[in-house]
Amino acid sequence: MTERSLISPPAAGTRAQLVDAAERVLRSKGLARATTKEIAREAGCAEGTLYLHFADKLDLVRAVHEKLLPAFIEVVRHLPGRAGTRTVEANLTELGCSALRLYLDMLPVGSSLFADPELLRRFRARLAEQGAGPHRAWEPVVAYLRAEQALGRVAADADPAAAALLLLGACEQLAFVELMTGPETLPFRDRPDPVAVLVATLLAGLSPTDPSDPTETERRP
Amino acid sequence: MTERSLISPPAAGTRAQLVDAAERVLRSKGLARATTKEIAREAGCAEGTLYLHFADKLDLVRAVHEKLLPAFIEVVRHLPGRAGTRTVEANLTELGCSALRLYLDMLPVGSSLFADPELLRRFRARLAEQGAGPHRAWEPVVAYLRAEQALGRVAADADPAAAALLLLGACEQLAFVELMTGPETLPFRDRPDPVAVLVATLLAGLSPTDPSDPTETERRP
Amino acid sequence: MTERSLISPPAAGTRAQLVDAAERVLRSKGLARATTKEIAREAGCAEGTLYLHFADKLDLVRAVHEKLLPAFIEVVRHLPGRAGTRTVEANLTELGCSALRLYLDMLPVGSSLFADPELLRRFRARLAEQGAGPHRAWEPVVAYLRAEQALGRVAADADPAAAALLLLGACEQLAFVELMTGPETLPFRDRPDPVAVLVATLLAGLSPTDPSDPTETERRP
Amino acid sequence: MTERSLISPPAAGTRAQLVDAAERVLRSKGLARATTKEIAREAGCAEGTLYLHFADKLDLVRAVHEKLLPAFIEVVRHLPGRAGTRTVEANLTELGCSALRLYLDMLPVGSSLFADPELLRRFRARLAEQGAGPHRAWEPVVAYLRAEQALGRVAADADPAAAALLLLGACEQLAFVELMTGPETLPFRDRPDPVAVLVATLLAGLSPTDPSDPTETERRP
DNA sequence: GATGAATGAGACTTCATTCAT
DNA sequence: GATGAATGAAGTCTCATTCAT
Repeated sequence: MTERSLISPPAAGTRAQLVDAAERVLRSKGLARATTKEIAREAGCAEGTLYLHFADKLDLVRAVHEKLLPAFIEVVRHLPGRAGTRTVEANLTELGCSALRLYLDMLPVGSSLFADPELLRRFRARLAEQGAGPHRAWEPVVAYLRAEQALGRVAADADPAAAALLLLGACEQLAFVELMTGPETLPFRDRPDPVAVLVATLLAGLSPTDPSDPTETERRP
Repeated sequence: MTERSLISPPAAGTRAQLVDAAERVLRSKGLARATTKEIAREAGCAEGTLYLHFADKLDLVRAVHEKLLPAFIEVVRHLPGRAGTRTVEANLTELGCSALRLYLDMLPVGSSLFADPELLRRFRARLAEQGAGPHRAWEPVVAYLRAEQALGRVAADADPAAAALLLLGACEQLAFVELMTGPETLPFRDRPDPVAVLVATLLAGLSPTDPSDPTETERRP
Repeated sequence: MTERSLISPPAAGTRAQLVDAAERVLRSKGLARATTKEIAREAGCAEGTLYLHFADKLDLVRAVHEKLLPAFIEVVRHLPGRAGTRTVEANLTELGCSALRLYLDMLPVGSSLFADPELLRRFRARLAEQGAGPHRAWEPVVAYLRAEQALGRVAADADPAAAALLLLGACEQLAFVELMTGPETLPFRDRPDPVAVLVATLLAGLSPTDPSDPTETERRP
Repeated sequence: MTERSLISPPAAGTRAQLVDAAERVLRSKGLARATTKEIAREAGCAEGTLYLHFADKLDLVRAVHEKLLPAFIEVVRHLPGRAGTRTVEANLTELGCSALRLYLDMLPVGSSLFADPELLRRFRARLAEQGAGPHRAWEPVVAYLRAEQALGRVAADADPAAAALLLLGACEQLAFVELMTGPETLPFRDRPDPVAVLVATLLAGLSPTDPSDPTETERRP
């Protein structure tokens, strides 16, 4: 491993290399088959080195999970600035597509949180002490929708948080199902652009719009 | 084990007992800590007995996963018959609430699919040979929405599959996030009834109604 | 297993079927992989049945070994009667070929005696109480050679037991080596008839004949 | 294990210690009862250490078998140099005695090859890739006999390979039978020096030497 | 006598972790 | 800080044996 420094700069820091390696192994092998030996090999360092940077294997895995939320936030970061540009539909579709891609990437890693309660416990403890949480990823979406509401491009009485949850949740489930059934069997994704359909449906709503329909007056009493 | 038959009926069948025991252990301990020893103890049989009924531990876990989809289907089974009764909102809210409860129960177990690629591989193979798939759970929802469309209680041009995905996906994400952040920190569920808000948002849609329409200003006072 | 009696007669006796089955499994799988489950299946009976006829698995294996010596004796049984017929060389070559065939068959089974000291211990105890032993197989060979000595076709001062040991031992080693190196790599057996060469060498001896003896120069033209 | 280095030198290398320990256990307990736990204890290391040096238990056993052939070769190594010294009889008797001792030692270990076909398969594969084989042990014997032939101390027309096989085979069978029947019951070895009798018989041959014997002229037409 | 589901001791093996270098 | 051989607890799985039917 001495020659490694001649090839790729060790400047990245062994710790970061370990986290990256762990993420790769977690993604390809799953938590159950992610061994310290393989993570170390992937990181290009010795197995013992892992314990200079992390208390134990679970702490390394937790560090991987901590990188997930920022990645999500990155996707929605520029969204509020988009308010008023293009169309709401285009902006939300782009968001949905990015989210779908991200979910496909991260569900395999994120799911491992539930494969070990101790891992989940530590992850929650860390969230708590950082005041972080998944809503961090929603905030920009909510902010964007509020901005569009101010611009009149989104119904003023719509609930931005619920809308974000509907869109992102649908994308997550799309990813979840694709991962579960395999890339061949796509129960919904055989549409030209599934995300576009989701966005269109969310924008239009399900309620029949005919104002002359008498049942409509009691729609929401 | 002679007395066992005096206490609990062995009628359930050792195999079913093992699947049930595995589900309980999987839920409480996670895949990473679900040992054959504990599963056998929970099932009230010897460890070796497990291997009379399943090829290996992973096959038992797969059998647990196979029980999950039917449970989902059970929830939506009676939904199509509800078309035309009560209100669409009430029906969808009830569906969402049931789904949310189910997701909270099953995500910890279902997620373990991604903790081991071999487990996922076998699960997919099984789905393939059964012709099953997660769309089975959507079908009744889609059927319900179509029925409501026929009754004019849902917009004729709405996409039922997309709508189902939006609602169920949001519920899944609600569950996912609650499980991740812990029961105390609910980023969205501090609302009186989060599911109701989701349904309302989905029904109304995000698009602003024609501002020239005067009735619109009072739609939701 | 009820129908089995309709197909093959159970008359053979379950016990004998078990011994035969054990021998087949021992030969194909080796002691290390000869499980009671497979032996029972091969014998066409239930696993538990084995214990009605044998104290334990090792006793069944011992019974297999007890069948081996008789098989050897069968080969040499008619040998003494051959004295004076054909040529000594022909008779010994036929013996050697039969022995070689037998060793190839039985070494894999016989060797397993040494894979478990307890098995060997029981086998010896059984030999002792029967007064049997491997010399039983030599006796007819020795008797034959003695008869040939009486006929003047074998040197009077040759040691029949040593001669038997030399011939049978060489055949055993031939078999041993062939089994070890595989059927392709035959270090000695590439000769047209290895056994014939062995017999010829044994008959002629290694000592140079007296060079002053003129008849000697033509011994083998 | 810190103190171990104070007692016995670790210089031997853990791998070699494991092979030696495995050989001892194999010899005393047989393959069927040679557990990794006991081998590790015998080697003075942890059970897991075994798997740092060998793929699995069978690979360790194979390594033991690989030590056997060299040991044989060691015995015959100096034989060719003996040509012309002492008497052929003395040299062959010494060879036979060494071989007998070695066979008594190694048959229990070597036989285990046949107790597991997988073990045999791997052993053969290894032989093949090394170009080795049991003939390696015969070569020096054959070379010795050829040298003696050149010196006129062994019949020029004798087959050296057959002669080696006859002598070594007889010694092997002597060992085999002694191991089978136990140290008390020696069917042939009750002679003062069984190996000497074998050598004498091999040297003299079985053919009657009386040239005046008319039957003799047709011995090998 | 026959069955075969159940048993459970114990086998082989893995892998997170340590520590002398 | 880095290493990696060694550790040993704990895991999965096998299989000879039993026993109620």
